[in-house]
Amino acid sequence: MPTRPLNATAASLLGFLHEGPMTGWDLVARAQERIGDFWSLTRSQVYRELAAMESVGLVEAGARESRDRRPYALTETGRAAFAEWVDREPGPESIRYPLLLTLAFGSHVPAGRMAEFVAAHRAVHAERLASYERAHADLIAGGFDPYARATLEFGLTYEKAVLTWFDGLASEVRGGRTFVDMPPTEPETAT
Amino acid sequence: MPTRPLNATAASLLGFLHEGPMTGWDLVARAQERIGDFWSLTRSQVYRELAAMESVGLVEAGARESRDRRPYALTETGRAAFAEWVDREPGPESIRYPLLLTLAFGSHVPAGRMAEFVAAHRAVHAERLASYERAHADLIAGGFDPYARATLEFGLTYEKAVLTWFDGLASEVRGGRTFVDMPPTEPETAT
DNA sequence: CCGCACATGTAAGACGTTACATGATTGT
DNA sequence: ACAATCATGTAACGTCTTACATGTGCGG
Repeated sequence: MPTRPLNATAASLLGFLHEGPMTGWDLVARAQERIGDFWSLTRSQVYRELAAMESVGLVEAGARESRDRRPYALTETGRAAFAEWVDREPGPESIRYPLLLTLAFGSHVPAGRMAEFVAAHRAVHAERLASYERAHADLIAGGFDPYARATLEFGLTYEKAVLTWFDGLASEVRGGRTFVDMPPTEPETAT
Repeated sequence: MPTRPLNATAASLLGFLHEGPMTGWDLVARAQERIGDFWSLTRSQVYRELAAMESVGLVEAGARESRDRRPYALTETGRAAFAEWVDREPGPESIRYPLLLTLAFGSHVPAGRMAEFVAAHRAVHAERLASYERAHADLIAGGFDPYARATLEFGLTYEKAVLTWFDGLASEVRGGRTFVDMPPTEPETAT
């Protein structure tokens, strides 16, 4: 039975396991920190994928340790499956942005409300940009992995672009006056 | 029974139905063209949501027409449900970009392969930008809806940013030489 | 009369989220 | 002693995708 191709979430777990055996908990943490910005996953999913992958021999569960920790290790089969996955054309990206949906139906949104939404979302992006900028500084300081850098720079570029977009929004959309007090067009304060 | 809050996909259907009764088929087409770039949905989903919404009275199915066309119309309840939905804080956006995942595990990707992936994805984005630019020209020409314009401009900004990112990728990542022949940094040809 | 675009739907499964249940260890 | 954090897992459900099945009407 030629087990159907890995899904990206499972594959990423195998990817992390190349760095050594890890528990589900550890994997969640690592995934959150390393790919969380463009690939989300939950605890539930992780435990499920690990169990599934164990049953087909892609990973091997070790003995339970102290707090019931159960480390999983990559098997040779798992390594091969990962290699195959990583060699495949990555699928198209998908963005799902509820704010844009609301905006698309903007003519049905009560006056002022859209301005609130926009302001709130802008703030989130501003903060995210700032945090990326901090991370970037750290990364550069640490003399680093070009791959981590590339993904981080994607985030940086993306957040900057989104902020630019927010600041260019027509006043009909943004609302003449926002509720949250916030200077109108200051680019970003980071580091 | 206080029917649990609408999901965004169903809500968008109600949104379109404000423009008049439509069949599932029509809704798919309209959604694809108007929100498809940031909110995907499939035929299956649409027919299912319509059936579900009919059963709780948010829409009303009309008599079958020629090719079995079955138009759905918004009810007052549906209108109210939509109004409530659109007045709620839109959730956070999510990006899922498999290329970034592959990139994050770039050290496991065979040499040259990454360059291929990157080139292919860059081409997709370049084309998308071009198509947005065409749409933008049309929109401006037609003297238009600020909401449609705002969402389109999001796409424009996003695609430009992504291309910028592609062109700034370190050579370790992009590969010195790509397979597909393509001038290295030309910004975009549109219209 | 044939092929294509139109049109609706079902079924099954993959994927993702949320809520719940349970307990061990560490630090205070 | 107690709270916080670590750690695993199940159950239930919601959402999305893919494949299949079926038939209509139009244009050449």
